[in-house]
Amino acid sequence: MLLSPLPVSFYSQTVFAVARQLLGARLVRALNGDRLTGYIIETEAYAGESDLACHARAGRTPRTEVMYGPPGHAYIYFIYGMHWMLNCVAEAEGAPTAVLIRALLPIEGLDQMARGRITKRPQLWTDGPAKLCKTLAIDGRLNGVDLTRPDGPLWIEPGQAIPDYQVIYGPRVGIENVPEPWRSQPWRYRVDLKNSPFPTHPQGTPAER
DNA sequence: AGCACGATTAACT
DNA sequence: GTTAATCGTGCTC
Repeated sequence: MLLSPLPVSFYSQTVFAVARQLLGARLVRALNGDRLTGYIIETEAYAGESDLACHARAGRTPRTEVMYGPPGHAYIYFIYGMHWMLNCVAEAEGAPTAVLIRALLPIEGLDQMARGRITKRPQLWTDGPAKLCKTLAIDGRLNGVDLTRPDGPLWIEPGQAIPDYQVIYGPRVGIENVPEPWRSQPWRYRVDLKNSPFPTHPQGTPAER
């Protein structure tokens, strides 16, 4: 069976629905003729100009331009002087919302992912938003790419359905200086790996974060 | 033009 | 638990 990328209609939902339903989907990075893929296990929703944790709080700028564009494109930004972060633009064109991809379970392309980090467990290569970008060779050159195209460098396919009882909700992380109520909104979504549909991992489950 | 800080990570004590 | 690394962005002067 040939899996098609998730369509624009998927990303056109509310940013919260997109963040929730991306859990269990499969992120695909086409690189050097190989597929580097992983199940998405953690996301966060960033809800536009009124959300003071969202970059779009600054309005339409060169940096946030992609978020104002059509849904289903990648918003990739540089932070802390060294890290790249991957987001999926959601909702209608003109609505600057996006979903941060925070963690993956690696599936395909482990050999290529392993370059320079051979001694660690694969799960630890993609258990943070900056780590997964580095592992899948995702950087600013991919900012704005259409995630609904199967012939591009990056897309997302359907994967494992994650029922509600396997989802952990909580506040977004790394936004301690953002005022309430935004700081505490439960807009982080994570698969509870203790009750997950994924194959048992021989090395055990990663630490909760 | 200058400055404070950030949707993080790894390497410390 | 604490902190350095490192630079683009947006805000103030």
